[in-house]
Amino acid sequence: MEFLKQLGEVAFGTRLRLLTDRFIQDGAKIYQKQNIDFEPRWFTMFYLLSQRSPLTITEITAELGYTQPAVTQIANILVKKGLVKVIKDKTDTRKRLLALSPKGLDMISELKPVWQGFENAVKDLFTETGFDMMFIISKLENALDEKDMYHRISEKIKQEQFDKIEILGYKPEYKDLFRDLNYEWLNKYFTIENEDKVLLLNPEEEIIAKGGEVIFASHKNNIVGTAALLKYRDDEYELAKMAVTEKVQGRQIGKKLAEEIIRLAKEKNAKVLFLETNAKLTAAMKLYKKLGFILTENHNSKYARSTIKMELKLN
Amino acid sequence: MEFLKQLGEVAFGTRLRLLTDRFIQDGAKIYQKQNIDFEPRWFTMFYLLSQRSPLTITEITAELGYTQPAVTQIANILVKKGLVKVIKDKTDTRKRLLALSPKGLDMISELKPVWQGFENAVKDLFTETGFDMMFIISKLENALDEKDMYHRISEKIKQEQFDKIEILGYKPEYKDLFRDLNYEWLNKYFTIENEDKVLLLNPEEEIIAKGGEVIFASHKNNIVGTAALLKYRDDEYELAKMAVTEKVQGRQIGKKLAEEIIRLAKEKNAKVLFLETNAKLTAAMKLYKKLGFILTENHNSKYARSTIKMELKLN
DNA sequence: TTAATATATATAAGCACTTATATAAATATA
DNA sequence: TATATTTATATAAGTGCTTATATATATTAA
Repeated sequence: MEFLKQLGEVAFGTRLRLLTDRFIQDGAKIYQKQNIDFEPRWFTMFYLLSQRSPLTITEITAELGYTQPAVTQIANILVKKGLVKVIKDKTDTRKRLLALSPKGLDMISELKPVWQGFENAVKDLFTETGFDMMFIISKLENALDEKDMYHRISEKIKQEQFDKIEILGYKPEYKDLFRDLNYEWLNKYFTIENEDKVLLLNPEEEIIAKGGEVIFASHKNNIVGTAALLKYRDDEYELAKMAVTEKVQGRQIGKKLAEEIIRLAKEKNAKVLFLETNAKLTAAMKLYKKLGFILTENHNSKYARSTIKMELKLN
Repeated sequence: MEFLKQLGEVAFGTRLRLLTDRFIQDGAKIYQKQNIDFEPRWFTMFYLLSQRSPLTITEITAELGYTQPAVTQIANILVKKGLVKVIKDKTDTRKRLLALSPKGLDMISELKPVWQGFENAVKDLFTETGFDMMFIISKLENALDEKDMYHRISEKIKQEQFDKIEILGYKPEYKDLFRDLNYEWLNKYFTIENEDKVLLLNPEEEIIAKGGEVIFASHKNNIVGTAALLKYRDDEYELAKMAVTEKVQGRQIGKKLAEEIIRLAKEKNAKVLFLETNAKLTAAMKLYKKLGFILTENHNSKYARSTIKMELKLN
């Protein structure tokens, strides 16, 4: 067990399981020792029926946190043991109404001391350790009700991946990647126009020399995305040629690239950053809106594919 | 789930189980979503081997808290999946030395982000709820290591039963019970002597009228035990005729009876309370010692069965 | 050096759940 | 009023452990 303790939070689930086992298995031993033909897993259902009855399988399922087949199984065992009786519902013949049988009712007085003993032992354990575990477990349940582990972990992984993306400045050896990454999406959704070729084949002359920038996103030492900042006028720049290779899409790489382009535009004292896109690129549109770009009046574009123009005011 | 919450401490085990399930099942979904062929239950073993290897099945079992067959099963799966390789130990051919295979080593980099995400999510959850759950679970584990639930519950039940035993004074309608309860153990271990009959058939004349007492223990409205205080001299009394019916033995009823006899003796200003018994009645001997009775020099007794005399000084 | 005992692992069967699916009856809809 | 949908329960199969036991090898004791 030393190893599990060293592991810390990653092994929390495992340790929780081991703790649960210790609680439940010891419960079984107690009934055996007291010579009572009863098992821990029957408890919640049996107790529920002692408090409120008759109840249908479905009603019991709603209370106990088990699945319906589990409730059916336990109910069948209790019926077989003669502790629970079944009454057919008259108005709805599908329903089985369950209630404690006379034998079951008799058993309560035998069981009560065990339950009381268990309760007292658990209370003592909590006093001994100095924690109000009932409160703590409720808190954990509520937190998981609000957001389950799946979503918590997913978010964390996304965050990690986002943090791991590095933004790099232009280097001559990336020149071909700038072209290839853009050709990938242009070929997929549209066609490559002449205006594209001018920029994509000559980024050094056509973009950087004219006061713009070309940046890249690196993930695990691979260049997986790119974007360009084009100078249009002294205080007006364009975000263009943004591309993320398909297999790493959905990891916020586009966001990171766009944020860097905005930062660079501000650095150059741009007042306006605009972009052109097509309405069918919904994921891109969503990102631009999130970053604060708003639609502007229609425009004349160099590109056939361009249907939408958006801009972001910088100050 | 409302019902489970109302139940409080008795349902702690059940709620712990449900909580564990939520942790483990969400873990499985994450691997699936990330397209990694891995399961939560492989984690501890896989991680252990990534830290320390090669290890035998037995060594792994010692670290993980699983049983040996569980470790064998998981190991077999990992071998089948090609993540773990087996090396035969040369000096002991029974041993299977396990280590990560090249494929397993490769997988680590894929798995690490998931583990990191899990760890961060769990840490966040604990921060959010405001409890240092790693510390709390350690405390609970330690408490259960010291004394497990079985012993905790047993003790509580014993205590409850002890508390529920009522001591009653003599009533004429109990006269036959006084005789029968004593005949039960006399017949079992010895034989009934004449001296016994004198007292057991005439408690009112032979015990109470002479300044002694006869008391009874009642459990669930049944008389299950008895004991007598016999006046021997003005300041010397005898504890005798103590009997507890067999099927409720082991519930401290004898102790409760003896304590009451001691109290009565003190009330009568006795200086010494003695008793006679037989060395083969080990349970009784143990009780007397616990109550403070000490062995005295040998003696002449009215009873053939008496081999031992003990006394308790009162003040 | 042989027999008894201990150790390492495997196998079998069981348990307490789960998910997926089937079946039958009740209810809603066209 | 027939048909589709929903609801209540049952059944089947799978999972991830457990306990009990078997088997093979190693170690210890006679």
